[in-house]
Amino acid sequence: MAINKKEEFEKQEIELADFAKAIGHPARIAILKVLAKKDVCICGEIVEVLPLAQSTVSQHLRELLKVGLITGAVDGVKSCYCINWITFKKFSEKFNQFFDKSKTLVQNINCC
Amino acid sequence: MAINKKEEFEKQEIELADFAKAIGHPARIAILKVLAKKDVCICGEIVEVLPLAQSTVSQHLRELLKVGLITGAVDGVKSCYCINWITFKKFSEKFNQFFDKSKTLVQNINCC
DNA sequence: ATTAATTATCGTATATTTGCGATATATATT
DNA sequence: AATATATATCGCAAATATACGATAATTAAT
Repeated sequence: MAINKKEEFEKQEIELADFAKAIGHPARIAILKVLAKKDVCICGEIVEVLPLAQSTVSQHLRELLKVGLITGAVDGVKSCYCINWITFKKFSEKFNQFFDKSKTLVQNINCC
Repeated sequence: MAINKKEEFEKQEIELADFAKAIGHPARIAILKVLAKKDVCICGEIVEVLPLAQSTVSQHLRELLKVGLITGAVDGVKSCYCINWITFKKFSEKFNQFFDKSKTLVQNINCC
């Protein structure tokens, strides 16, 4: 049991879900928040503002990298990260495309 | 080890993460998609379009209910569900508020 | 009151995620 | 070359999520 049925869904659905999953953790939200605050890359300093061990933060960074929400580059002994706004926009558009009714409708016209 | 450090984060961060997590699964995206297609509640018929067992679909529905992305009501022997556009809009706004730079910036001006 | 139909919940197995310490890797400095 | 510093990776334990079958609960129809 508990075989992964992920591939049974549509590609678009999986893609959108993967994005959402990537930002579906407070630590990763916090990381993105820190990166979004500045317009330039952040080299180091990310670990310090999070209540997590260095290795754990590194793991979260890797997950954000995986879906392309951030980019990373090595600068000497430090690693620099910054938000990839392009991917971010793509996600935002995908999201709105799926659920574009949320813009116009402000009230449920349903039975429940 | 592996104690949950969720509560160490800001309330806003947790809230946003919970929303994202809720839509962070293709099955739940698919459910929302089905509900978004129609303007009225859907009573039954959700299980049929998903490649999952009835009990699993029920679990996913419960998670969407938990964060308020859908509403549910019993109608006779059937259960009706529909999207809660209000919550949906709230999530969308929260998301854009956090990362509102993604609208204006289309290119990274960073080092990486 | 029984029966049928639909959905929810429970129990359980497996998969994945989270988190840490220890260690490896890479670069800068001495 | 040796050392210091910063980050990544590995290995592991615990927590959470996923998925199902079995069963309970609820309502409609007979």
